[in-house]
Amino acid sequence: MEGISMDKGELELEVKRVFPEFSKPLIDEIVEAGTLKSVPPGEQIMDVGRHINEVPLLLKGKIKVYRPDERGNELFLYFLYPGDACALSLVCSASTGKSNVRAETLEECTVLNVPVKYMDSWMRQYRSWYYYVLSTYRARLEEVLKTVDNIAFHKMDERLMQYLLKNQRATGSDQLHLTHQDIAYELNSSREVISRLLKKLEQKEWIKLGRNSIDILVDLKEKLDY
Amino acid sequence: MEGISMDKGELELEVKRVFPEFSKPLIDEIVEAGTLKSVPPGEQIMDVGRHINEVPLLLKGKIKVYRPDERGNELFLYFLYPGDACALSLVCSASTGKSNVRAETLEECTVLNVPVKYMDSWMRQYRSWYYYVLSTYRARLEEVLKTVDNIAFHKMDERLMQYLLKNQRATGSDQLHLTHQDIAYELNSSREVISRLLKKLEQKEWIKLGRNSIDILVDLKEKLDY
DNA sequence: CCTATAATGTGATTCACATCACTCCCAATT
DNA sequence: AATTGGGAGTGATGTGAATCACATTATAGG
Repeated sequence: MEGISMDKGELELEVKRVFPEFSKPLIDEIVEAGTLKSVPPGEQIMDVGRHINEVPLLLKGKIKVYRPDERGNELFLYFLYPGDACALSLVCSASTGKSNVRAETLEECTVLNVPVKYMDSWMRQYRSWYYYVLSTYRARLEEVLKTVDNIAFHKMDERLMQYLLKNQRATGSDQLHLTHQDIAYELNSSREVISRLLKKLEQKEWIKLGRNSIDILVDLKEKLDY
Repeated sequence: MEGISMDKGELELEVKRVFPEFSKPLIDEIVEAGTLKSVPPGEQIMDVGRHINEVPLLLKGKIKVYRPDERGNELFLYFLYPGDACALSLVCSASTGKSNVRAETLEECTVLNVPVKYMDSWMRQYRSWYYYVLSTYRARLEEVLKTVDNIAFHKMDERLMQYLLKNQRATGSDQLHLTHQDIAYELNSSREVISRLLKKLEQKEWIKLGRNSIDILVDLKEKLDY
């Protein structure tokens, strides 16, 4: 992680662009209190049990949030995009101060770190911050519940399609650069199973497989329809 | 659902007893704004997609919160006890206003319903309410994440033991009055599977099975140790 | 006391996945 | 051009769990 220099006015515009719902005085405070950081891809910016003393607002890049277990398995939960904050930090900071998930940058990310000490007063002072925090939190919980649904009620083929869909949206591209092994880790499955299921999807001509790449040919969302 | 009559002073004491972290002025407001209700067992007090216009504070009884899917399956998430509020209501009311879980009373419950319109100002005005809401929310999310862990990383026998443990704590008794079918529903499994697994636990002499009852003979928590 | 019904026990079968043990293929390096 | 290593394909086999089809209890109500 390293600092970036950016003109205050420039930063203000950037924050306003990415977080359009924030009020002017709130943005001023954020710009004043925050530290701008650039984080290279593959960096762990949050871990289970780690103390949270800064809340990261994501300006650029993509972050993967997942849940690890004791034996090194990991389970993908959701992505964070520009305009998202690590919602858990927001609430954790107010109670135990510990994280319960792990987060990792997937690209070069620009984050604006705000010390947690401001949280309390901002919540009281800025209505737009208050609503942002609550609705962010709600959205994350909704995603986690969807994950629960997926694991509990759906089979691996459906979960795989959901995963491809999320990645399609995450990258904004129909060509995904993932190995079968990558996917297997995230869905807590095994490479062979994922390979076979992908093959089935290819046979249906919904996707096209290549080395290190998966081309999505149709609207997978339609094929899932539930 | 029907109203109960209770003397204001009496109610105040009761709220103070169950929610000891609340400040005096907050309790006064709660008592003033809330409507006391008695809910018989088996009542649905919250459903997916239903609009939330009151936040229920649980004074007495036990509530089961679970996640249903499109095909009528349901998955147990957690219990609510006296001193809990439906945490989701708290946040949902501030954003979409819709619930994403279903909740059902398990016993005769006494709840104090507070209109959501007070939420915003209380959050700003009462520090004890603010912390209560956030820590409640965090605790719920933690439970949901544990559920995710359980489903994703653990086999049915372990999940069953976790479930028995939770029920043991929920009832405060070593004798659980549950049918195998009940358990199967909640774990999204089938009766036969649960029966067989319970039998295994009985063979290990960790539990004793009876008709409509399961006696827990040992500390299941120890047996799980993870 | 005698059913009717709910609760439980059990075997057989099927299915989804995990795991193992390979082979094949491609691309970058030497 | 030959080597090597990571990615991918594939069959055989094992296992947890769902499902089906019954057989057994046990208990509340007539």
